[in-house]
Amino acid sequence: MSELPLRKVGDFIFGIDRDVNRGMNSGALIFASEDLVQKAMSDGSIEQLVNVTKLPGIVGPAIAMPDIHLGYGFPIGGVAAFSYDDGLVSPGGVGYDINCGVSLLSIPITQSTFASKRKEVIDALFQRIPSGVGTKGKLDLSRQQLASVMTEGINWVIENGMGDAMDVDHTDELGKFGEAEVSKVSPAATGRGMKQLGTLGAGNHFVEIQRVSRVFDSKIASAFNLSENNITAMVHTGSRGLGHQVATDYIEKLLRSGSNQLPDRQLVFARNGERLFDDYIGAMQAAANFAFSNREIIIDQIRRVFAKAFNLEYEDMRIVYSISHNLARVEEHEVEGKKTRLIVHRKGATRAFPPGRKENGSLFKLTGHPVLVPGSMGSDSYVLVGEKKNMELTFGSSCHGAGRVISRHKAMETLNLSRVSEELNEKGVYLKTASRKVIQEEAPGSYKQIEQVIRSIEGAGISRSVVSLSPLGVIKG
DNA sequence: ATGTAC
Repeated sequence: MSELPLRKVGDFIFGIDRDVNRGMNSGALIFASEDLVQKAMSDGSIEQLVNVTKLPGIVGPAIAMPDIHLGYGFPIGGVAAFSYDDGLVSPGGVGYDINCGVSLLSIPITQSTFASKRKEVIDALFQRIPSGVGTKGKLDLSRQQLASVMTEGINWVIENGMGDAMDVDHTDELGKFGEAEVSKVSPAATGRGMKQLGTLGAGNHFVEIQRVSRVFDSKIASAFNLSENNITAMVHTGSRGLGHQVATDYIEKLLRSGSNQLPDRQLVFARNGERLFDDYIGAMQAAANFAFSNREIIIDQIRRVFAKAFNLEYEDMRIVYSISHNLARVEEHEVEGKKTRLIVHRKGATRAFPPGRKENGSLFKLTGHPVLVPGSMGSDSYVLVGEKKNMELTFGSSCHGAGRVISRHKAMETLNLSRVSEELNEKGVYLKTASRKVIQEEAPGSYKQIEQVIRSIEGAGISRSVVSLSPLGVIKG
């Protein structure tokens, strides 16, 4: 491919114009600093973004967030909207970890109280929350129970004593997609899910205990139940083997059906009107409900550990929000002055609806809902809130994390295990991992600097910071 | 990300 004609179109905004000679059906927009856009140009992810513009039925530009990097077909850190009526859904635009996302719990103790029991609490979390590749959970559900989880989402978890009724309003989509179709999930996927509910997984998935280190907007911070030096717990995980199997199953089915003309076979899709379109959406929503429930159960374990260690009431530990960053969703957006139904694919990108959107939980209709952005291991995380402007610019989306800069393989080759461990120790972060290699693979040096990502997002006017969170301890697969 | 390979 000849060099892509990137041009600056605004502060922290770059564009690639539609070029029919390249087969593009729309342009592309990249929200990033000069430095981050150069990183994206060199790793091949912008080329992936341009491939997405070649798909039929795309509406508006293909969008890249500053944390963009290479993914399966679609880049991670990308947003692409398609017409609902004559558009498509693509499993690669959702990702293998369906409804991967982040939950944040506010715990009403201060840093100094936590410090006295830090090691004991982190060790207890590591002991109670199964972590690592292929790990089984303690629940071991029947097929019938798993079907309820996939249909009812966190409502099932709460009814079974592992959550608080108030959590529903603080979970994206109220913790349940209504068109989940259990019958569209294969027996192989179901079998993996039965053993894995309530498990963390591996790679970049984690539970982190943090303190609120800086408050940028005290009014919204207090509405979100966050104040300086108060303790938070952040969970990053998704739909585990179940979602992975759903993605594998449908990508395979779509490739076998083989009717699409594709710029890259990893972009394989189903058009609205085809059987696999409805089947995939039903299965994706079932996996999404599993992922919401998985995070809710891990939050329950965290609440139990803290209730015991600090003599707290379960209900005093409030979920700030539980957000999704790997989904395709049917939403209404204004397109050229007309309300239009779209399927918005966000892969490694979060929804960040500003105040006023009906989808937001009741509190968040006033404030906009929280955008949870974890930094790399050992660096700060951020809570942001969507700005009105992002409805026009990004279909109401924001970034999802720091974004990798070097591959897992390269991290193992170039980073030194003991040096990374020492650096985390010096920063005052207590780390427990199920495997050793994850320390290098997920080292801060494998990722972009979160501050650069946040500066880009704020500079482009998509979202603004509410608080930063600094890590005190972390458990990982 | 993932019972890290069909």
